[in-house]
Amino acid sequence: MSQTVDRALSILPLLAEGPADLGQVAERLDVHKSTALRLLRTLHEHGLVYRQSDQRYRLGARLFALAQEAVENLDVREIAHPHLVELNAKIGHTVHLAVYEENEVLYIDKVESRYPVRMYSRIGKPVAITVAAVAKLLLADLSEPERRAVAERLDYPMYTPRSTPDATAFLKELTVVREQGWATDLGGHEESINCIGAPIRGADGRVVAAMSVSAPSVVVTAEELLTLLPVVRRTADAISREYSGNTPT
Amino acid sequence: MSQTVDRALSILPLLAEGPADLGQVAERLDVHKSTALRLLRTLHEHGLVYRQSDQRYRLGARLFALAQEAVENLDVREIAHPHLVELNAKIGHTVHLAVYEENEVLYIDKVESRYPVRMYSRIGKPVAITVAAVAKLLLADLSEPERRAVAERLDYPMYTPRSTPDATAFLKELTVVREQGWATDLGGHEESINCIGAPIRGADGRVVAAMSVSAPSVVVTAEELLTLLPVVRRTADAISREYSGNTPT
DNA sequence: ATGGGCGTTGCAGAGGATGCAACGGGCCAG
DNA sequence: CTGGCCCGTTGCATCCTCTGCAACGCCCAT
Repeated sequence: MSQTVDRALSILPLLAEGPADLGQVAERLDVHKSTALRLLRTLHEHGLVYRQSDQRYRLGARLFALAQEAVENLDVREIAHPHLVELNAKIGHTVHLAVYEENEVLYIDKVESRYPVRMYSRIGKPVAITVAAVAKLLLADLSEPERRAVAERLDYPMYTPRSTPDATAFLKELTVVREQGWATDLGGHEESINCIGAPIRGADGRVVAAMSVSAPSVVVTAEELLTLLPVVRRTADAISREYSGNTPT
Repeated sequence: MSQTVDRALSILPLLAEGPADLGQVAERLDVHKSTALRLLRTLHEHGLVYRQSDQRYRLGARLFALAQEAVENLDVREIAHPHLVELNAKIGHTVHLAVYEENEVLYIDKVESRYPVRMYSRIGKPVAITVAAVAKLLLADLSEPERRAVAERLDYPMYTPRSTPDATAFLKELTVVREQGWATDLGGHEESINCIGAPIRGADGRVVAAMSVSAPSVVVTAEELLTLLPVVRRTADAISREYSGNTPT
């Protein structure tokens, strides 16, 4: 809608690919160098881009702070976190929390027991939307036409032979998930990883987030993982209750 | 430099404080509602702001993805990480990695052994720049006039009685750190937490990052922590060597 | 019903963004 | 050492695009 801002913001994903110099930015934006320079300067003033010692630009530090504060405004996460930690302590597997936003499903929290992984390897990263249990849960709650629209728009990469192959299969899966109130991902993303997930609902019954438990099949079989379903659902329900209760702040 | 972009970007920190509606944004920017609307729309198209169900705007999900990719471009972090993990395995305490950028010092990695903390509670967050060991290390490497300029500009919150009280004390501390090549924070941020840190240098000898080890004083006394200094410095030096060696890629 | 609040749209005018051309500094090769 | 090249930077005139206004429509509360 606003050309200048649009151009400026287009620089960010561009720099996300890696550092670039003025000429490269100008070329990619298809504008004159002097224009690119002014845009970059403005971004720089706001800390969104940083000029490294070789004069090339890369994404800046303020982005962290903003992403940070963005996540802190998500009150679901705040309420859910202690529950996730508790569940993790109980069953030992990795626990994820995810939300749906603007055609993307993304993890907003993760609790991992075994070893301290670099958490940012997942947090904030869009999930494999066609196969992840949390994605199925979040999309299943959309209205039928919305589900259809999203399903048609997606790609269906075959991460493994058990990945969701196409829109038809995906929509069918969403219907199942919608009715049973929980979801699985049995080796659909990575051959040896299974997940089970449950939805977190707001006071109006709509799904506001989804949580999942993941475990490698070498540790627990899919059947064993499914025995955890009750406790996972109980946790999700507890979060739902607390979230609904707190809503009228 | 570019008014339109400048205004648009000013919306982000504003929304970081919490969700806001169109009128509030327009007022804070001191522009007409229609102008604010167009700016918000553009930000929205780029996923930087999200319009929640009550029509108010808040920071959007794409910010995660960007911050995510930003951190992945920091090659110091990549090189340092395995070393930090190794050190953590050896001594068991929390290990931090931080860089200086645009008048801010911020953590870009953290390895915590005991329990899986919410990593993003620290990663990306600006550190207590007047007291943290890593901050001292990074600032100590600036030129004298730069140090002075930064020191004057800072606030000196007294987190504890042992916090750095003012610019004079801070500059003196920086001189010490600069000469000895390592730094401490003994209860300067939180009464019961001590840290020791060492600098990571690039091929040109300049400090590109700093690492630190933190431990609660109830577990190890400050004196005991200081006995770890050699191994911390060795780790930092190992990272420096690898970083310098890899630089001519 | 009716008024107020809020978001939205179309438009004309003006202010700002754009691209051009020229400058300057660093770097490499001759 | 010197020339030339590349890249970032600056000032400026032109034109585009952003801006603020006013009017509309919608929803909610009175």
